[in-house]
Amino acid sequence: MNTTKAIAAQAQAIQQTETALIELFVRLAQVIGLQRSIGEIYGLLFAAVRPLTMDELTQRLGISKGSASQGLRLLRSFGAVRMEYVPGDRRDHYVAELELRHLLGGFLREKLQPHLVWGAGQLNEIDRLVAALPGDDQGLLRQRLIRLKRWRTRGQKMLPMMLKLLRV
Amino acid sequence: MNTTKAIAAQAQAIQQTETALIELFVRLAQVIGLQRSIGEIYGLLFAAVRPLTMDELTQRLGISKGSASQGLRLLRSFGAVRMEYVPGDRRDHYVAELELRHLLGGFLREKLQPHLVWGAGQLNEIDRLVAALPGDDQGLLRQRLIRLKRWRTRGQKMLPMMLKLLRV
DNA sequence: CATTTTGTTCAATATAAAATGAACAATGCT
DNA sequence: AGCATTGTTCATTTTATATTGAACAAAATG
Repeated sequence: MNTTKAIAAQAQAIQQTETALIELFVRLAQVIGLQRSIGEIYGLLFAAVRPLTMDELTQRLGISKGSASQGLRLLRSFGAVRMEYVPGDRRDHYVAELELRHLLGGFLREKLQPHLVWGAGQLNEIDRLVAALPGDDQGLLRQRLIRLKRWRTRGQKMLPMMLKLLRV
Repeated sequence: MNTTKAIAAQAQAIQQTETALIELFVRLAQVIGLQRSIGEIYGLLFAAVRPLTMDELTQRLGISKGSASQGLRLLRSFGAVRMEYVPGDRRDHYVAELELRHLLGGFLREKLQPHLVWGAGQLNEIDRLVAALPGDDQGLLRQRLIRLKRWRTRGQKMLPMMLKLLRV
């Protein structure tokens, strides 16, 4: 039974699944501080059963060429998306890498790690400054710095732990 | 030797230490998606050797009463800051809770957890939608959904793990 | 090799988020 | 009670961020 009606119903089901997956990845993007458009692109690619062109992405998501181009570049740099060759078509076709670790690992590497590195340096700087403090204040601040340093250590431990959990 | 010059030098050292600590917490706020002003407030309180009033915060950070009031409310809701009674002064005085776990735990609870909960629900919804998909697509999508569900599990494990690491 | 197609870049624009400050409420003081 | 001080709220303004789209470059087509 493949009536027009049945086909329409299936098309709607596909549509709804896409929408729900896009929504999921848009929120994930939000959580890790990436643009909504990047969530949309990855979501649609994740839901797609075949490689999509940039043109299809802009059309179906209603985003501009610029957004699509930049978004895809970032996703490729993360390794979350790759280009797939399609014979007889010179346009680039994109597919999602299904392992989420690419997406999350890219985020950890590019967004989180730099801050941790900077923080370590800043703590040394603060150390130096506290040494020049008047004696009574100095004791108090030294105690607090010790706490901060414990957190630097924890942060440095947490990142590899998360990366390990992601098997990156 | 407590010449005017020496006192001025110490005042500068205090100033620099404050600035460096504020900068540190501003970046931490940035990483976890909190407003810069909240980082500034916590940073200054962390650097302060005595409780500060809201007025002192607005003055020294150059932020408005509104920002200070709202920022302090959030920090209190996280348990990252508490009010301390100062005899003979009816203004509220604030001190930083030095355990960073309050700040980070508050963030995990209020910003991250809700998304994880929503995501779990959304995955069930997607499950339902995939069941209505045409057979050939359905197999493919089911495979992908399995991956996503694995990540839900991981996410749910990671949160308690981080909370434990924070001893919250 | 002129033309079309495809993809990128970046200044301009639109959107979202945070900060402001005036109006208000609550509290303490004389 | 009347006044002064302190703290909160929220509509408006400011600032920061993301998106757009026109101009450009690169590559394929016929």
